[in-house]
Amino acid sequence: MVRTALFSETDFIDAAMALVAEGGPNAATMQAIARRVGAPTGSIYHRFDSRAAVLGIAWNTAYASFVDALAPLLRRGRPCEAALAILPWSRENGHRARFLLLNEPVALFEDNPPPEPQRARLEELESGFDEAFQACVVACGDGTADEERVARAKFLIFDAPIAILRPHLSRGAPPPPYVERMITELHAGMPIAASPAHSFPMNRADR
Amino acid sequence: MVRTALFSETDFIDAAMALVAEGGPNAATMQAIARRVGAPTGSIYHRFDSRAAVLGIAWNTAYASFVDALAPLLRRGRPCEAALAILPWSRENGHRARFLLLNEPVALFEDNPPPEPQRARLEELESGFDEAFQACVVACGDGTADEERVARAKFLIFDAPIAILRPHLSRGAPPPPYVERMITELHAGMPIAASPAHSFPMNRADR
DNA sequence: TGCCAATTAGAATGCATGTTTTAGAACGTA
DNA sequence: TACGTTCTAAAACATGCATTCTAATTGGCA
Repeated sequence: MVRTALFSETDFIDAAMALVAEGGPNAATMQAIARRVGAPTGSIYHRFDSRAAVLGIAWNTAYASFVDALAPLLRRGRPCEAALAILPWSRENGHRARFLLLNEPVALFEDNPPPEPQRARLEELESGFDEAFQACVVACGDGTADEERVARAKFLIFDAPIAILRPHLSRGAPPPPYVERMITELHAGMPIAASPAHSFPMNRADR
Repeated sequence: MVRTALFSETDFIDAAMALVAEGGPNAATMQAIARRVGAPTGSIYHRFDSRAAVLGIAWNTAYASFVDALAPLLRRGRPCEAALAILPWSRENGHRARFLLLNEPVALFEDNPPPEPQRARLEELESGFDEAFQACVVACGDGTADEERVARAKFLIFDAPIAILRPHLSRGAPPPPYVERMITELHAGMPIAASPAHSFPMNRADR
């Protein structure tokens, strides 16, 4: 190496994440990323093969951080704690959280799927996380993990907390305290293993 | 009128909805819409001002149908029934449902906001629906509609059912029966008006 | 000191796509 | 039957963006 680099790889990754977090996937044009860093667009291509690679690496970075925060709790069979752990994680990971939780990978990558190394890395992360998740489902039930059980767990641990969090993430505002209350109450009222009472035909009316 | 039209306005609207439902927002290019209908792209511009107008009208159409299905139940103060009504509605409105429920308007319209007439129409629909929603929140509580109450109701009536439905909408498969069970149980276990037990500091542990 | 690979710098290229234009066909009416 | 308006048809245009190219700069090392 003979010339000292003015910009680092993570400069570009962070800029891409911030742009997507603030303005959606197609706000992160190569020119916008470069402009945010203060570099020419050509410099991005010295470090990354393509835009898809930049976004892929950004996604894997954010996802790995998310997995680190939740997987240990899942492995210990603590669904409610895992769901609640999303709150401090997103508080401590501003742009990362908005990038990861506000965007669906399918919308981000459908037009330009990330190249092989990133694909493989993501699959690795996902299978590791799924292992932890399955362990949690089994631990919380009678040992089985049928389709309904898995769907309930996914909802309780990921989809519901994220849905509750979404309006505040969108506004870029810190989540108010009642968010924690909602998640706690949700898990208390609707366990992963359906309570026997609800296995019978509906005998209760909300009217 | 002197020449009979080969294609109708709704042909193009439906094609746009189907394309977005199947492949996300940027699958609905003007050429793709035209190709699906079997018309030249120019014909679209005879009926609509722009791509934004096409998507705007499509959105308003789907949203109006959704409002028709849910608003009456909300006005009568039936949150659980309203949440459950999303299921038959989405079953009966294949492309419409996937178009409306699988896409966030912000992602669909951020780059090209729909022109004035569609904007105004949407605002009209939204304010009417919000009125019904607020009535429901008030009816289900002690007469107040504070921020937390509203957030809980939004989650219970819209976000949670849609999150539960999402995987099946994405696959294009009919939702299995346990989806109905999950929504019913969710509303039973976590009412809009927080149960007094949960107003106290957490006294229960999930561990 | 002078060389050279790594890096910056920014213009050039090519492609996808929304929109416009121009030409021609259809059909009710006079 | 000829006209005028509405529509089809397809090519042309404009723009934004990812990617590539060419040149200039830097600073450790022979």
